[in-house]
Order: sequence, then structure tokens, then C-alpha cells
Amino acid sequence: MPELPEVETIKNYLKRFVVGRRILNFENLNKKQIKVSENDVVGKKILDIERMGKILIIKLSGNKNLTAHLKMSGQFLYFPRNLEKGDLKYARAIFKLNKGYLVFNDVRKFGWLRVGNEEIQKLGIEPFSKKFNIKNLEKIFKQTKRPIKLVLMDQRKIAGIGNIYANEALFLAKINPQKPANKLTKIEIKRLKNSIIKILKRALKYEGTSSRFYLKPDQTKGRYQEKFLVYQKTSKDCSRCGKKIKKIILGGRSTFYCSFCQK
DNA sequence: AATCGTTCCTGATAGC
DNA sequence: TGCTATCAGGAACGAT
Repeated sequence: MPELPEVETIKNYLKRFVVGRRILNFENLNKKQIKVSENDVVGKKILDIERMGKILIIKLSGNKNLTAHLKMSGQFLYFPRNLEKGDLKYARAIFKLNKGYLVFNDVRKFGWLRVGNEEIQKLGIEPFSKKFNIKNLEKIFKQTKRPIKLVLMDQRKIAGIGNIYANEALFLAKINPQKPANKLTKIEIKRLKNSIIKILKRALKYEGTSSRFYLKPDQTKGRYQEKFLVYQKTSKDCSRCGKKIKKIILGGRSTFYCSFCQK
């Protein structure tokens, strides 16, 4: 489940591994999710890698950009050597570069890769930007009575936060995930803003969460799963008060929180 | 306009 | 053992 810290980590690795390389060959192994053809990329040079929310942007020479969303189980892996059979079990797209291979893997086939920027325009505020301030958050939260956790995960409002870090940030901010967004006080909004930044930075430091599918481009795991405060910690002791962490379903998503600490 | 339910997909796991 | 049913989950889409 790549969220902002995972996609940012992938971006950082790919900057080192593939920027400056030329695409010698391209193979589309699932046209339903990969909307890129050989013509779009072969012969192009990879100029830069960027990220917006959970979307990865691959900037190519000739003023053409690719965008990618990894959804549940997508991976971008880089192999400096020749590919082996095991590398390609879930491969959906393969870029042969002038040195090594970039492979888009995706077990569940929810992810996508396409030409263009359309999806980026729909995104809300970037957490690591000036716009991520109390005033704008107040505006966003005031307009809905939906549970705060669902608002945090709404990419058109705030870009990059998914289930893991919404749970973690709300715990740190001591806010109940079910609390209607428009009921948050200014103090709570301030705490939440700081908690989101703190959690995302921490997750970035540990290079993301590898609880299921996520791997970094060098095929090693992130380590934030060792640092979870509440996520997937049902019935474990709350690190703050010692009471049991609860699991509920909110908007169809698993939600973990301490009912004593988070009011 | 806001919000809710459904859909996509496959591996892992639970239950018999 | 081996089968089937259920579940997880981001976000687009259609329905209300």
C-alpha cells in the first residue's frame, strides 16, 4: 500500500538508479493497466523522477511524462543485471535501459502507468508544502461532517495519506478517527497537522512500510512496520496508556485506535 | 453537492 | 488433504 513515504522513497531510489538512462526497449505485459506503448518511450532519456501525492512522475526527453500509481501492490524494481524468471512473476511492464532494467510489478493489477498528467490536477494539498497550513485545513474540515479519518484519506483534499498513516497520525494527535471533521477544534487541527508531518517524516526516515507488498527499487524492505503505533496492533497495549488497541471498520477500511487516548 | 456502495484483482487464510 | 468462501484495500464510478 504505497502512500506518500513509500512513493517518495521509490522516487529517491529511482533518481539514483535510472535518471540519465536511455530506454532501449519497452514491453507492455498488461494493456489494461499499462497505457503506454513502445512508441511513447523507446529512445527517450529519463530526465527526472518526481512525486505528487501517491503518484510517481517519470519525466522523459521530448517533453513527455509518464505517471504511475501503485495502488495496492505495485512495485518499481530496478535490476542492474540481466533479468531472471523469478523477477518477472508479476511483471506488467519492462523498461530495458542502456544499463539494467526497470520493472513495474503488480500482483493485484490495480496500479496503472500512463502518459500524461491528468490525474495530478485532481490532487489536493501536499503535506510537505506551504499550503498545508492551519487555515487551509480548517477550510477543508469545516465543509464536511464525515469522519476525520476519511477526510485525511481523500486525495482530492489532501494528497498522499492512506490508511496506515491516517491511523498513525490520528493516534499521535489524540483524535478519534470517527470524529466528524467539522467538529475538530483549532487546537486539534494544529495537533493533527503537526502529527501528520511528524509521522510522514518518520516513515520516510525508515523508508516506508513493508507490511505486505511494498519493496524499494533495490528489492529490500522498508522498516516503518517495526514502528507502528496502532496500525495492525489490534488487542496490543497502547504505548501511551496501556489499554488495548481497538479495530473498527470505517468507510470500509480497517481502523486502529486507542479509545481511551483518542477522544 | 455530498456521500455511499460497488467494482476491479489475486494471494493468503479460515473453515469444513 | 484439498476444496471453497472470505477478506484486504485505493480510488473511479454510478446511484441516491
